[in-house]
Amino acid sequence: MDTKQRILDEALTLFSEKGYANVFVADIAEKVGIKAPSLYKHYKNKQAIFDAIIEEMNRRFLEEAGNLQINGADATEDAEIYKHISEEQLITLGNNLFLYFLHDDYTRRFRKMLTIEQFHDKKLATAYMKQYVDDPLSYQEILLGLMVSAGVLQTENVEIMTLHFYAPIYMLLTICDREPEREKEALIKLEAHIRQFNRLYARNEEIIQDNKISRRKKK
Amino acid sequence: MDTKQRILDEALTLFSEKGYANVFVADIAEKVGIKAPSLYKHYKNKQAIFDAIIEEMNRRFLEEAGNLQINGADATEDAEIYKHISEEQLITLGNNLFLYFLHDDYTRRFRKMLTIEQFHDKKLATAYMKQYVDDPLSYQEILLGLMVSAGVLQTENVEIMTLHFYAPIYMLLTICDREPEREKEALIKLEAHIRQFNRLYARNEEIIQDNKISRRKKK
DNA sequence: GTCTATAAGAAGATAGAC
DNA sequence: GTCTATCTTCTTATAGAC
Repeated sequence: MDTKQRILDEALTLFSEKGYANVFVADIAEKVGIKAPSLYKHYKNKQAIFDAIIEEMNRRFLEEAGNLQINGADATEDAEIYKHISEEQLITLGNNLFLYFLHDDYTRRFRKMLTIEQFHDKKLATAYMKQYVDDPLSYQEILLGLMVSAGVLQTENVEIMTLHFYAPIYMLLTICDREPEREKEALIKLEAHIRQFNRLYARNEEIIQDNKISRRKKK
Repeated sequence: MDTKQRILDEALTLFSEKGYANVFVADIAEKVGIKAPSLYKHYKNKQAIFDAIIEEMNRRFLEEAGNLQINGADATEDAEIYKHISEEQLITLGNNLFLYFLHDDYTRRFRKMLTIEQFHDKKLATAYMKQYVDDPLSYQEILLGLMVSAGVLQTENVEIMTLHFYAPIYMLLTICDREPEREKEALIKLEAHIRQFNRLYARNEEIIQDNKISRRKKK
């Protein structure tokens, strides 16, 4: 990786940990292994480093959105798949989403930085909302909508169903960002959440059957 | 309000808007209507102002937790009430919780400040989690648990049911904190969420009846 | 492109009069 | 308790040699 890119990378790490104002140009330079003045050969000033990070973020988000659109379009064509989706596959979907957001290094640092800096600049708040709230909801609404069309799930309001699927995942994510030692607890709750979600929204006949089975077990 | 308290109040407002590092002692002084050096007669330094805010926050949170315990205990005694709770009352419960968190001035500023500063100090992250995640979940688990005991709601896992009730509220709250212009949209979704929650978790016989009714309507 | 030396300025904090 | 004047320190950024 060239110096110009390494500066962005180290700066993102530091900004995500301490916030823009608490990171000094000398800190970034030290991490890169150069002295502060050398850094000005690559970027005009500290703000330009921050702007470059945001620009790169926007570029990556656009790419990702493009991929999702493609997947979404594909998914519409392959609707057959969603007729036979199982509870286990739904759990896998939720787990993958959760662990990607939590562990992908780039995503994680961006999210933390946006969390810290969102009140300084309205655009950052909007970017945060788009990336971690609105886009995931839109994407999942497509998937869950297909499962409704396929007769796997049942609801009169797919938008709220999607909120019921994603809001607990989002909440568990905000817990793990702040208290990483609670990840194990979060994963257990995540699975319990999705199993219960599936019971609640599975086709009615199946709910009743499930309830009868589980009641029989208890007695 | 005396000067010492006004300093805390104005400082909290500024910290919640810009973050600690971006607020200068002179800014706080100006809001209070004095010059920066005068401020040092009331607090040893800038950090002492921040610490006093956190101390006050902890005091208020403890008070509030005490009140909740009392209400929780009362609720256990008056379990009769929860046998007859209606969907409209559940909506009122959710709405009150949401609007209190969103509009109570003190709560709102604290939450924003903790959001910005949580990665600087682990204790702040923990305080945020306790106040806006763990404590609301505990309290609501008591209430919803009572409704299950009373036979109004039905579930095999009250903890996850509570997550299903609160996580969407929490998510809508984080939206409104960052994009206040979306409050109206959030309130509509909040109501739709609680109605659907009630349909999903209401006693089984009622779900089935509701579904029949709504299907009849559609045709 | 990297360095050392240094300028320029910002922000926290103190001294001492009133 | 509040003010003006000032000190001190820290941080960004530039100049200019290599």
